[in-house]
Amino acid sequence: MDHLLKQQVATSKLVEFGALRHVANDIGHRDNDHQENQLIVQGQGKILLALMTEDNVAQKQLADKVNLTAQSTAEFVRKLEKRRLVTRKKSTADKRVTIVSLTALGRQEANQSLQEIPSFLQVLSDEELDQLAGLLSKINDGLYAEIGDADPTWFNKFHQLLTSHYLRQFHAGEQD
Amino acid sequence: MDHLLKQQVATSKLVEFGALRHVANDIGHRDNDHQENQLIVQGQGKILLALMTEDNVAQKQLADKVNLTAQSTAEFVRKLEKRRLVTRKKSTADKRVTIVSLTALGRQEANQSLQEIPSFLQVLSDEELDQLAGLLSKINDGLYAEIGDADPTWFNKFHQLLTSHYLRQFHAGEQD
DNA sequence: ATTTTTTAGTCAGGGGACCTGATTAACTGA
DNA sequence: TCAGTTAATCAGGTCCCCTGACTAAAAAAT
Repeated sequence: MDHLLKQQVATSKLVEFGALRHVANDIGHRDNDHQENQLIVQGQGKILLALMTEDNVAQKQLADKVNLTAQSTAEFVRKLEKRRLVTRKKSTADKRVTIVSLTALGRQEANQSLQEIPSFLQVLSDEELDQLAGLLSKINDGLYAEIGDADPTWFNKFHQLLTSHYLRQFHAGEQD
Repeated sequence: MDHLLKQQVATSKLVEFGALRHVANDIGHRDNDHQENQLIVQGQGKILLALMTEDNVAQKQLADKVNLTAQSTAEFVRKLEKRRLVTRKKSTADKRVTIVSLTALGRQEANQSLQEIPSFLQVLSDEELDQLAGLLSKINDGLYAEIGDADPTWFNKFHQLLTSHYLRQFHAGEQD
């Protein structure tokens, strides 16, 4: 009973957080022209991240990885191509497949977007950041289990990308 | 320096969480037909929630509250009307304004969507839920400050709605 | 070796969340 | 009363995503 209440309170905070982050986000956008929504991993961004874990992939593989339809994937890849962040070329081995690759610019862009630390985390102390990371780890693990269906390898790679990305630059031995 | 690292780790967890929640969410959707995305407070849902804090409002007030343009608001209100969740009627006092009201169904729907506890919170213990709620409170407060620009009254009301909603059903005296 | 089936991708079209710009109808104030 | 604000609408556009229909190429089956 008390547990339920606590769950509900946490839920409400989460809902609130979602709403706040949303408006805070586009307040920022109104100033600076067209900056990436960091931390919103979807659409073109999702594709870009997926390519970071494995480059030169068939469009279809990409679609499977990120759990989008072939059509949506095609759309986003095309948009990324227009922005010169990826290239598309037909495979010679199998003339049906299109191979998608990151350009230098694309790689840079992706790295950069991972770099940004959302401003709202700046109110937290070291201990609080640890707490948050710990809680999110637990939640994420639960979600990984819940997913299963979707290609787990991509998410594992994604996970590694994310963590390794940050740890690479330091040589701290801490892990969870 | 160490602080930065902690921030980055937390960021990565957050990004990961976003991606996971996203796919976990639409895995659920593939089974059950068209269920609400709980906890995604935007578009029509945002309007619905806003009406919970104050009903029978002019469309313009609504737009101000939720920080959307009049046009977007009109669009969502229309969609909600088609779903029979709200009604629109011209004000007699001022013939320009359209008054939006929740229907019984709309109110029910909104309550229901607030009720749902995301499955991923079920992996957390009581203490962890408390921790999470605490952290989110702090983050949210920071975001409130960051926003400022947007109508703060709506967010206060929203905040109250959210918390009161959960606490109403019990008569526990706990607050944070 | 030819037919059938599967597979990778494309086009067309649509829905939801937003936005800017232009226009109309009604209210308000000088 | 005439000009200027205000509430709303229409038109059109972008981004994220999906379903359905279809082609071309490869793989499997006959």
